[in-house]
Amino acid sequence: MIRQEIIKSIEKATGKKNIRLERSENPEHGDYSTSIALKLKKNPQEIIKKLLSAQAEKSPLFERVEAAGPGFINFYLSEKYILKELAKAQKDLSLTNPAWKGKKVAVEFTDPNPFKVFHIGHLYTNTVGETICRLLEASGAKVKRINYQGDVGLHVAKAVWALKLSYPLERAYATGNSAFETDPVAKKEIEGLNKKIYERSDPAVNKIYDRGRAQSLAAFEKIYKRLGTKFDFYYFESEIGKIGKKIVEEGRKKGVFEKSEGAIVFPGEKYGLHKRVFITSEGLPTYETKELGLAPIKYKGFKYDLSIIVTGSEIIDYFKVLIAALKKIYPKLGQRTMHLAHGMLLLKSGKMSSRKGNIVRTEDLLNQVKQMALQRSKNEEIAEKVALAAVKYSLLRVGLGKDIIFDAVGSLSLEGDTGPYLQYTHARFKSILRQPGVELKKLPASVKMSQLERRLAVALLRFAEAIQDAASSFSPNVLANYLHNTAMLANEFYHSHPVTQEKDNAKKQLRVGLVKAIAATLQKGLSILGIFAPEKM
RNA sequence: GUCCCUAUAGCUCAGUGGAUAGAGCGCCGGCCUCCGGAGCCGGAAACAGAGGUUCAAAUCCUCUUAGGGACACCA
Repeated sequence: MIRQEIIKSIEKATGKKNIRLERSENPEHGDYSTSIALKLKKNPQEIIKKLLSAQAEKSPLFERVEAAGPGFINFYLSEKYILKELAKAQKDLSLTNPAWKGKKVAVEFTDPNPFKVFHIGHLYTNTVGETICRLLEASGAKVKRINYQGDVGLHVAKAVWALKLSYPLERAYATGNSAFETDPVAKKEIEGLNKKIYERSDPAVNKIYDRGRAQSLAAFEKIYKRLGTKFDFYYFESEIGKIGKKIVEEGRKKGVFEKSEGAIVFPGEKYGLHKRVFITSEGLPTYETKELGLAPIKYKGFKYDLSIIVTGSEIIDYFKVLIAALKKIYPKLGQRTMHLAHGMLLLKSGKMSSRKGNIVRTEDLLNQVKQMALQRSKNEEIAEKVALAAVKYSLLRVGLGKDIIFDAVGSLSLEGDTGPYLQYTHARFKSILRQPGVELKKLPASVKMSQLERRLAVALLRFAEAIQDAASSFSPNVLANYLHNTAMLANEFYHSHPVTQEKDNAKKQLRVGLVKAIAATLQKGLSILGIFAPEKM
């Protein structure tokens, strides 16, 4: 990585560690810059002198290093070095990062509830989770994907209640839910069903339940396939609940949990959090207990160094309590567990809720965007890939902390800062490579580059840094933004630097090399975002 | 009421304490005898407010305002 090399050379020259190196926004400020001289209150010239004298004579890293502004040091990479690195990148785009190499990471995400709709909130969690997995895998980690599904609980009882009255599965939960809220008789029945389902005590109920569950899981599986996620482990609350309950009961003996008003609670207020119920006065485990029980089971299946759980931000506080409790019971697992929250997907009409009936189903959204794509491409398969790209990218380009507002489902664009723009850019550069006479024989060791060619080359070489930054901060948007910026530069290059017509052989070879690197970078970068880059579209 | 998150252009978003705050959509004006116009070039347009820390603040701290979320038997 270029950044690493520069940092090393500054560390040598200053004797300081943890140097901060910035990439320059303005080309006049070089390719990279540092304010280390300001921080150390040293004369930048001294540092520069040491830096340059340590530099290798043959193929030097820097063309020049200058002091500028109030005390910045700006680094201008040498063309020779850029060309050398560009040649390396042609062969190998490997991005392994020592921080992640060989690390085992369990990522739990998606977590839809059987019997309920797979809505765009699940889609968001799935998209983020899958990208986190791919980012870490690209960095050298061993990743296992985990899906934890709530196949017991009140929501299930509501659905089964409606299924008993022969409502179709798609409408069962909503029907049961409104009956629960408006009809006291139904409410009683549903509560009774809930217990029966936990205990599996009624064969007739079991039959309805089992069929509905299987049907629901099969429908989810179809969606995962469409989205491109394959889970390694599936866990179900019906299995984990009991284990969690046992853990809580044992924890109670150790004083981790307390009895309060008939329920068993974790006294979060002792840790600056709030009190939460882990086992209800009915003796049923809550979500907290189910998640608590899952930790050791996950570990049994995969000895992780880090366990990430991806969910929406509305349950941040639950996880604070949960992780605090986990640390009390299994300190090692608690230390290794991390909750990664993303913002909520809001419609212009407000928060999605099955009660209000303004849930957007994932399939409906994808199909609608696909229809838009079909107006341009006619090819089914491509339209599907374009639709997925548009939807996924729109979710990934935004920082994780913020809510995303979908003002109207059909408002997703296929132009501008979008997934299809990146796909298009990739396809168009691929098409250059199909032109007669376009072939990379050897990248010249030295050639005069235009300013744009230089900027583009440096941007392409920064790919590994973008992956590293995105992975270390668990921020897919860092990679998405990098790809967009690079694609913009690439398109600018496309319009001003023809390849086939270039007469000068060295220049032509440089351009072919750039074209290949653009296509490879976009293809690889998009694949980490879970987006397929077609050759033609 | 308590805790957490958010506030950047008309709209949707970028912006690891650093130099002239970047994009997309929308709006206005250009570009197809030339490798793919899902594209390119140009234009107008923004850091919620007030203090503070710092050589340097959209970024850190405090307060105010506005929006969202969570606050024990749902997840």
